[in-house]
Amino acid sequence: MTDTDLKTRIKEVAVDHFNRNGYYGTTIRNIAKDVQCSLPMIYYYYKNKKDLFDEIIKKDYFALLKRRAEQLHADNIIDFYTEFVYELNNLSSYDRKVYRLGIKVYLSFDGDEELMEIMDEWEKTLVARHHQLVRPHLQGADNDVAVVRTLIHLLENLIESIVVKNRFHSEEEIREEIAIVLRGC
Amino acid sequence: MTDTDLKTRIKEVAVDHFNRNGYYGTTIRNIAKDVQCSLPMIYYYYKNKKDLFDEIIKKDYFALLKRRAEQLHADNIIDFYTEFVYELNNLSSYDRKVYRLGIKVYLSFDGDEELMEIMDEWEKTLVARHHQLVRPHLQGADNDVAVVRTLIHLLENLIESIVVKNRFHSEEEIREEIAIVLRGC
DNA sequence: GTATAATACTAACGAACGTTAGGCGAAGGA
DNA sequence: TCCTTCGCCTAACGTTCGTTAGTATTATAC
Repeated sequence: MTDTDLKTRIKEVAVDHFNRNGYYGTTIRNIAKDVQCSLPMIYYYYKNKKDLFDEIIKKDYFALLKRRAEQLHADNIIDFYTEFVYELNNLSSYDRKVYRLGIKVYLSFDGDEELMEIMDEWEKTLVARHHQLVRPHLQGADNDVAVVRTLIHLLENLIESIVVKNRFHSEEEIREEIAIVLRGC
Repeated sequence: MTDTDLKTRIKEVAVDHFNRNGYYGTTIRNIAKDVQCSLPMIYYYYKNKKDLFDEIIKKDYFALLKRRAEQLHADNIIDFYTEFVYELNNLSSYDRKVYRLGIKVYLSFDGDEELMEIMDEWEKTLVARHHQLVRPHLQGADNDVAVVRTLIHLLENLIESIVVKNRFHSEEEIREEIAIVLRGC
């Protein structure tokens, strides 16, 4: 096993533990036990516990968000959002845990102020992007701002249901709900 | 200060700490410090840490949900849900923290399996109640099941935004969004 | 072959944790 | 008046925590 291999395995186990027990409920000892390595090896690859947690959010979580944003390619707006949500069902086990941990931090249920601020910044750019995407399809509607707001609320809750509560939603279900909000299109 | 007074103060501080730092991040010592009482006093009123946490969820959280469900009285369906969500802005500081902690458990970000099961039971009765309330107003619609589902997703996310993320939503904002989903009414 | 760096370990540090033993003073009924 | 109960405390129990000092093993470079 190479060094990077062990470093990756440590992070995989850490994501699992942080998810299950939170930052304070996770111990370096338990991570080491599950990785089947000695305790100081974790300090060999990561400065400390906080550094390990932060790297998961700052690197892996945002890399996942960016990767997902890039691989979209539907031209119809309802198809676009349907695919965006439905593809969450096919997330790898690791990605799903990273996503879940990210949402936990986004809701300030874990992590610190610094991470929260990064999340807020991302959210702002995301809301702006949704407006750009949807509003051209809602020309003439007097409540277009409210529609985008409603859509974002729906999307957030669908994402949470799949990623956090681990529930399955079929493609038709998702499309139906998005179509209800975007009925004007 | 009477005995019940101290017991209440302990729980108030505990709610605050559990909210801010989670179950494992909260220590009996820090609670005692904020309450300005000695450490064993907490064991005088509560069996142990888990007992204190469980009582907040089992008693206070569900009492809050029931209280909110009872005091509703709008006859128009859109007014009804608008009021239901908007009134969250006027929650007392303590109730808001209890609600937030409840949502944290509901999303299995804290607490244990037992509490989660109680939450799941409540959710089932809630979903059934929403169907009963909304479907009479959607007679003839072929997608009534999807509309109720969409409405629940919207409500959940609005509640989360107010209670968890501590954001303000005006009555008009809320009414606008609910009306978009219930456009058929 | 020998020095250097990277990878891994055992063992321990001090601090903080949940919890409890045991005692103190005031209040109230006998 | 004595004795029990209640509300409250100081002090400590044993355990676990994050973290590090110090050392062994291996691979690479010269």
